[in-house]
Amino acid sequence: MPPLAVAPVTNGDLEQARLLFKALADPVRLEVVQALGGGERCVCDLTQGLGLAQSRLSFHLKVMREAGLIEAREQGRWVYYRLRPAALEQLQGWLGAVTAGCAAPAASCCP
Amino acid sequence: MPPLAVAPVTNGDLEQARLLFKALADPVRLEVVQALGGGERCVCDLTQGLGLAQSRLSFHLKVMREAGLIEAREQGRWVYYRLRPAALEQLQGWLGAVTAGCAAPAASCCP
DNA sequence: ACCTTAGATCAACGCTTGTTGATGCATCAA
DNA sequence: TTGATGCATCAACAAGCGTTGATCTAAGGT
Repeated sequence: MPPLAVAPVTNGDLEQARLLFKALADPVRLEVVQALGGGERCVCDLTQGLGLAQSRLSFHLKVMREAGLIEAREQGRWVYYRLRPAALEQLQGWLGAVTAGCAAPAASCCP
Repeated sequence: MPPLAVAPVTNGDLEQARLLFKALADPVRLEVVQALGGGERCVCDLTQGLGLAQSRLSFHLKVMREAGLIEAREQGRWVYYRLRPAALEQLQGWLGAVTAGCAAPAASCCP
């Protein structure tokens, strides 16, 4: 087989994308993302709004933060979280690039 | 807090998106997706091209198939896999919708 | 100075996922 | 029919992930 496909992204990019996808692959985190899709929110707001135990939410926020999906802003006693549009756009871009060529006919593999 | 955000998608859609994101949250599967981004491929082709044990690849293909990310076409002895563009586009759409409103200022939560 | 509240962190447990090697089932060639 | 090949599946194990309740720190209010 010829080089499966010229990698459209570096290994680092791919790993970054993997972290972002993983950060999105959980029901709690997906709900948080939807909530943040309406704008910045503080943690206490999310806790109540989604009906989650505090440490549970905190755990998921950390996963998302470390993946670069969201970022925090501290203000006195409270912490506000918001989505990082750059991250979402990166994924959209990658998905678009992959979709672009996926309709090619099968490379005939074996005799 | 007012209803965190009017859900832009149903619960079923969200669960479907979660499965797709999960199917993308693994290094092996991400490489497979990139390979299929170049067009349809048969399993033997992917096995060699990515240097994976046969049962390992088969496991990941199953995860992706059950998530609706890829689909198979059997031809005699061989099985060809390809991406399902509809799945990729669904994710792009969801990401776009979420990105759209995420720049809203913080809803002041607590006094 | 004391008490309360927001949020992060930790340890322990249980569940889910991924890996490996073996086995099973078709398909094709001889 | 026999043998080889492509792929799916299984059982067993290992590793990673999410939940819970407890503890810790910092910021405010009194």
